[in-house]
Amino acid sequence: MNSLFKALNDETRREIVELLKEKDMNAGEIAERFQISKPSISHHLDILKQANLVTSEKKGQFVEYSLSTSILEDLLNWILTLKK
Amino acid sequence: MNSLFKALNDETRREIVELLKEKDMNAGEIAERFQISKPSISHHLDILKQANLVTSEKKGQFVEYSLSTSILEDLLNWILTLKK
DNA sequence: TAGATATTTCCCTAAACAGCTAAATATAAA
DNA sequence: TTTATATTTAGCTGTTTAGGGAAATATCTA
Repeated sequence: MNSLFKALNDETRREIVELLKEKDMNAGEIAERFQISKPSISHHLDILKQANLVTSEKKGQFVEYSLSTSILEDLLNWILTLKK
Repeated sequence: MNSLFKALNDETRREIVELLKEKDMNAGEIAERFQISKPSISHHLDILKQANLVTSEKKGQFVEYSLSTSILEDLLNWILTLKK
């Protein structure tokens, strides 16, 4: 859960996740949406991957990123137990 | 949402929340459960308060903390929209 | 093969953060 | 009113983190 909370504890990463909810995007397309350098976006994507919130697939010279929501099941359950 | 994710992005604070799920506790009782100094626990409690995850009430010389789960509704909804 | 494009890795900086001790504040009890 | 107890505030320190630019890597195209 640590890496998941860490990944979500950043506005830019949460916005990336929301973008990927709409459609898969490659790293460059994602970076275009922010006024942040590509290396920084690449680092954010890596943190999201470590949390299993996104997956990536190389497509030629591009790297396509997809949202993966299965890990959110754990988070959902954790929250629900708090609400009893 | 920022302060909420920030509050949850720490193992100690998540454990405090889980403790308070069982019963209300004062600051000293909470601190006893951890091998961390009281001032540090006090700071964690403050961050949880800022996120509206806990409330506090002065009872004589003690300060009793309670879990407040209403803010989790927002988090739950955010997660659910990601899962579509 | 050489040049262009896409992405990541490396290394740096400034800010945020978790932890500590000591001191301040507030209430209770002697 | 003095002393003890509970909690917070203030100030310090080492670590983590988000951001940037430059360079490395990988693929594509001429």
